[in-house]
Amino acid sequence: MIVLDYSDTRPIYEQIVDKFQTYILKGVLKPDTQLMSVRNLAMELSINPNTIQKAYAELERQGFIYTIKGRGNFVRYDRRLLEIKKRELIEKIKDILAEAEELNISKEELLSEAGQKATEGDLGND
Amino acid sequence: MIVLDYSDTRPIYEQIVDKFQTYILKGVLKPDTQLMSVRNLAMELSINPNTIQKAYAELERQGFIYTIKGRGNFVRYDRRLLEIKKRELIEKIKDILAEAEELNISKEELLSEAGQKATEGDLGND
Amino acid sequence: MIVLDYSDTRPIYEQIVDKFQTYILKGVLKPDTQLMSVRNLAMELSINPNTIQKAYAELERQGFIYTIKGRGNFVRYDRRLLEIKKRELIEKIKDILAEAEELNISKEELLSEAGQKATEGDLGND
Amino acid sequence: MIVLDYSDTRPIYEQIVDKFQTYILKGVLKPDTQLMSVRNLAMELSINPNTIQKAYAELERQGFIYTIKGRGNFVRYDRRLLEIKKRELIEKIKDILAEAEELNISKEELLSEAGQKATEGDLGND
DNA sequence: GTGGTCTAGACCACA
DNA sequence: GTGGTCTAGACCACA
Repeated sequence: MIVLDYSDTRPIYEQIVDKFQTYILKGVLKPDTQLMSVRNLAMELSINPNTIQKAYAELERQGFIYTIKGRGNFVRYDRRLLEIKKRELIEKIKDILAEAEELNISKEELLSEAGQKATEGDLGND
Repeated sequence: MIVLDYSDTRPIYEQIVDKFQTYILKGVLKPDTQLMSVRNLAMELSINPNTIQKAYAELERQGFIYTIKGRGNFVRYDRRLLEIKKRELIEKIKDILAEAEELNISKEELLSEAGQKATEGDLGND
Repeated sequence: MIVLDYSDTRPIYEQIVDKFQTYILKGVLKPDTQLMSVRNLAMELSINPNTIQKAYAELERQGFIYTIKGRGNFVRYDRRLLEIKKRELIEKIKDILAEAEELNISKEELLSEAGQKATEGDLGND
Repeated sequence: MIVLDYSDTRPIYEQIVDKFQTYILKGVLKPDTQLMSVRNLAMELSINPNTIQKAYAELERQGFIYTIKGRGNFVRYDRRLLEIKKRELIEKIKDILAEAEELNISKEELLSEAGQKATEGDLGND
């Protein structure tokens, strides 16, 4: 379910946070489902438990999961999370457009090229 | 001309690289203009010369400047650099759109909201 | 495994880069093998960790290794690297031949003399 | 007659040494011809006189020119210089072949590819 | 433990 | 003066 990409420059814990965010937002992980324990997931991914711990802590901070001491971590689905995520994505695009504008790159051209390619399905992740 | 943001999580040398990239791409720094010397810029920014050295080395590697030992660093403007930058921005937007798609967020809505806000000018932080 | 030559005019970090390139291309270092840590190699060679850091960063940039923060550096073998190296060697020979041509030195004679001697095995310094 | 290439990574004085070596070996500069004065050549090339000084000193050390104090620098052509140059070029090729051998790159293939391309006249200098 | 950044300061080649 | 390398050592994020 979780596959790490070591050629990705992002830290491992961040990749894990991202994966869980997506699964929760998409509904693949249903509300109140229990997540794998820190120890088990660490073993499965062959990484340091501290890394999973850090990822779960971050997910809890963001409101994606809740922790019950001694029992484990559970999905806390909240419709507002999707809205927040959407806002984030919009902000990111705005930042990119602002940068383009500063370099006198046509915003329309940029968006149309990005949109076209995106639709064609070659949305590679570097 | 260069202002460091210590609250920025990015390393100092990277901020410097970014600033010069922008100035060169925008044409604020004309081709063959000499950059401030490593030592002088370090003094002006109150940071260590090694940090400037690292930034300049990176800029040279990326083709934004050329270095003549014993003389200094000079702007090497190359139209292709702007094209490369544009490609990068497009890729970034594509990645964001891909993420949106995975979460079933409407691409059109995303782009229109980002575009509108961007036009209204409430973008820049930095 | 790595021996520094202080009489060599090339910088230390470059010698280290070269050695690793060769070991990786020859297959002495297998893909996904972990390299010695920055600190340990620095201690073994009695040089500063920053110098190893610089060498490893360059190797990563060139695609010979990949780095996982907090874990270490690993060999990323890629058949294309050998092809690139071959191209480089060919280019160097071409440059030499061009220089010979300009001085009206017979190319054939040059190559045959170089080839003979090379076969006789009186080549290696280093 | 002398054109500096700032995109060349070699130091300026070395480029100058190379140019003079070639002109002298080719006979473009005849024996006992006087070279431009340090000061004049420096002005013509818009570089520091120290640089010309260093280049001339190196040429004298190698036996390509001789200096008469108060009068100037003069070409000292010596047939043996061409032979020495040839030896140098052979040594360089031998080193490259040795490197190729270590990487199990076929020497014959390398030489034939370098030779072919060289003959076709696309002997670019990087 | 492991890599990445940064400082303070020295020394060298080159111009 | 100008860039390039290197040391000694600190501090941080990540695993």
